[in-house]
Amino acid sequence: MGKIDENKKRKKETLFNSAYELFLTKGINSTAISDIVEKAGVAKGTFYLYFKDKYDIRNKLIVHKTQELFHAAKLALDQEQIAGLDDQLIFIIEHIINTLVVNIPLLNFISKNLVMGALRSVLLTGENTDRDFYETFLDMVCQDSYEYQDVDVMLFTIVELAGSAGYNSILYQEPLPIEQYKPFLYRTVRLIIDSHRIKA
Amino acid sequence: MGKIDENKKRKKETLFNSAYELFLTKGINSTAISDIVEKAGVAKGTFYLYFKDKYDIRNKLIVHKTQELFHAAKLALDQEQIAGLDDQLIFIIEHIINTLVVNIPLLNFISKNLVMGALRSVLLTGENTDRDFYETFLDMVCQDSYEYQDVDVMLFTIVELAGSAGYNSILYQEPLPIEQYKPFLYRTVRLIIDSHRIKA
Amino acid sequence: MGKIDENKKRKKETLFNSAYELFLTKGINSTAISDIVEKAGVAKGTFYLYFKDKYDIRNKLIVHKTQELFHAAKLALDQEQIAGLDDQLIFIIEHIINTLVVNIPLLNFISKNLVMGALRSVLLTGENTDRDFYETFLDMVCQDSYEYQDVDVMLFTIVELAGSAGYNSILYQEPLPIEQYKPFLYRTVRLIIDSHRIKA
Amino acid sequence: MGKIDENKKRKKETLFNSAYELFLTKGINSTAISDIVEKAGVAKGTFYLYFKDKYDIRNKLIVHKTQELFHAAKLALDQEQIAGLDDQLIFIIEHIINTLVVNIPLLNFISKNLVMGALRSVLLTGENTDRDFYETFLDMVCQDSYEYQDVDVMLFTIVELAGSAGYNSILYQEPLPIEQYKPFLYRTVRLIIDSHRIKA
DNA sequence: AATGAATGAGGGTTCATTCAT
DNA sequence: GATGAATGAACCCTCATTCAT
Repeated sequence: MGKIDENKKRKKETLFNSAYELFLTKGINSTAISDIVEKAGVAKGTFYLYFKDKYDIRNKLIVHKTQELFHAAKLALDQEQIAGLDDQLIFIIEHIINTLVVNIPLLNFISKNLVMGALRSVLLTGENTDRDFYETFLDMVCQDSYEYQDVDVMLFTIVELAGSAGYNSILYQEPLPIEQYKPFLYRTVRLIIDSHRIKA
Repeated sequence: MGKIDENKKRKKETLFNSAYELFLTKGINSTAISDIVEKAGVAKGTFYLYFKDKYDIRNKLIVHKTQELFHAAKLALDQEQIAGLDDQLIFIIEHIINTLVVNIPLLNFISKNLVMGALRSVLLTGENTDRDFYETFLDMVCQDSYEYQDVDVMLFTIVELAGSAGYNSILYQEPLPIEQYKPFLYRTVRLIIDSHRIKA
Repeated sequence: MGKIDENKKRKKETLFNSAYELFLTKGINSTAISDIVEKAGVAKGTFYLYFKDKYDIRNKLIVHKTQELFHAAKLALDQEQIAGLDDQLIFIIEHIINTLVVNIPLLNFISKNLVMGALRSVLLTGENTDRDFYETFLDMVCQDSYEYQDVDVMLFTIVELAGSAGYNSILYQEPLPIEQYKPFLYRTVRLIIDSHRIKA
Repeated sequence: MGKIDENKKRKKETLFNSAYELFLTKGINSTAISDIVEKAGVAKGTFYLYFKDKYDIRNKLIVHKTQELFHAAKLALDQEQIAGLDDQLIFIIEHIINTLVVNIPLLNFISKNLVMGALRSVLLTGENTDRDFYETFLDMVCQDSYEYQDVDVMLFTIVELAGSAGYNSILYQEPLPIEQYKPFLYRTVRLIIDSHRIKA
């Protein structure tokens, strides 16, 4: 029945949202499953119909929220007329940073709990009907006027740098507040991109 | 009495070592204080004479182990005749990476539990009788033949990049196994350093 | 409709078989009704259409399996030409023991769960269309060349002794492995039978 | 400290007694550990300082209570002047039966939960400072005027028969109430003993 | 200083049973 | 008749922390 499936989906989403809010406010360790179900207004056992345990829902949340961040940034990018891979990537980074600056709890949640293994496994399980952000990136690279070598490595390096440095700069204002660090970050991003260009 | 103080210090170290081994093998969440004291051969109450709680000892361990890594790398560097800040920094990174490649549990422990806030607070509490690695770095920068601007930013960027990218490359062989990623990493490090040079 | 009734019967049997296998492999306490219905391929609610609860199906299983054991033994006996109540009873005991020796899980299931009350109530509820083993025994006694007194008591004593001693000897090889204990058991069975004979 | 050890022993005994009463009245499955500790007036965690789980305390209780039964019977026997192994054993059986007839819950508890494996392992772990009942039996056999062969087997057979037949006769009055079954039981016991005598 | 018995709140998980579809 | 999502009571067990000795 469509009605039942709809109900199930709604229930899963309610649990998702409840867990998200609690994780952000109280942190994962201090959030009990009983908190989640209480907030969601379902029985405890119901939780286990949809998720294996607390870490299952956490992993799925991280994937979801990370995708959301990229998705929103990409959408915004598409509405601008920006040419050049470097400017495009920096736009995306900028967009995500700006989002996280005003949502520190989300930044904390994603970064502190980002278990690459978990992320990877979920991303590769094909549960994602959306086009991967990975493919999105590849597209952007392809459509650039330059040719690039070792695209994987380039993207990885940029993501790691921006993620790690951004996290600390936003959160601890060290070595500089993020606004002041941005120029350095972006300069380095450009250097990395440039170093992967195949020059005629 | 010197003897009593010695005893106290030894007891603290035993707890330290026990906790370290357990954290590496079982992980922090699965390590109970009772495990630590049992392995250390002291009573439960004794733990609280030396540490506030599990996270207190964890933070101190991370600082200690991180310092050890840098210290060993610096020692090795001093025994080589390497000139040039870039080569020196890359030597240190190389040394630390090589250490962690054969000690994955340590890599995991440091990275997964690295709470910058905690690290920072401990580093600044002046409990460190050793010279800071930070000062060590500054020295290296000063003694280079080039002049640098925004040294803080430069070091921060390098540390974040090497740390984050190294962690994933070592652990997940993605986007490449660490040995194959090293050239890219070092190239980027050189670019970052170069971009901070004040050119006459 | 015969078809519907047939369907119902098949469903009940599927549940029966699933429960049986699970009880043998995992034990009763560790077998959940959800396990049973999953293995049987029916919905949870369906279980309750046929059985009151886990213990209902367990009791019925024990009766069923015990009857099977006796039935098979009796069938085998009928194909031999054995005269004399003692040899006949010992043949049956021997047959059952030999069956259980190679089916320890069944032995465990029957003995550990043999709740006389349950057995009795089910046996007497007239659900048994087969001729009772009790009557079968009585027949055997009647047809013997000797006369017996207190037949009920005699059978009871033999059954209890063989059941209890057999169970432990098979399972724990104590005080002797069953093969070595058999002579003693059978000697005692003969003594019991003899002591109930009415001697002219 | 003697005081602390005394306290510990008292606490363990309190738990023991509470569990015993609850097991008898409510049955094991329906007795929660929280019931036991509540009745004992200690905290939940305290239970786990003394017992591994519910089945640990159950096993120890069964051993304890079974020993008590035999011990009391042996004491009573020692105060009578009974000669002859057969009369002695029957006295003990009689004593135990009479105890259990007026303590059906105990009969149920011991018999329904008697896990031979557990019993054996506990009995053989040497935790028993008392002389084993096994040795007690051997003594009785030795001091009899007759010689016996296969003493182990003899005792085993008697114990199994008396235990199993007695249990059903007491509990279900089948095939006869225990008082009427006793003559048959004792006759069989005598037969078994006689069959193990070495006759000159 | 050192001990370790005792605590008891707290969290995770299971599962028999129901009932709307 | 059959389904299976939802329930929520029940229960086990852990473990950080305390405090009398």
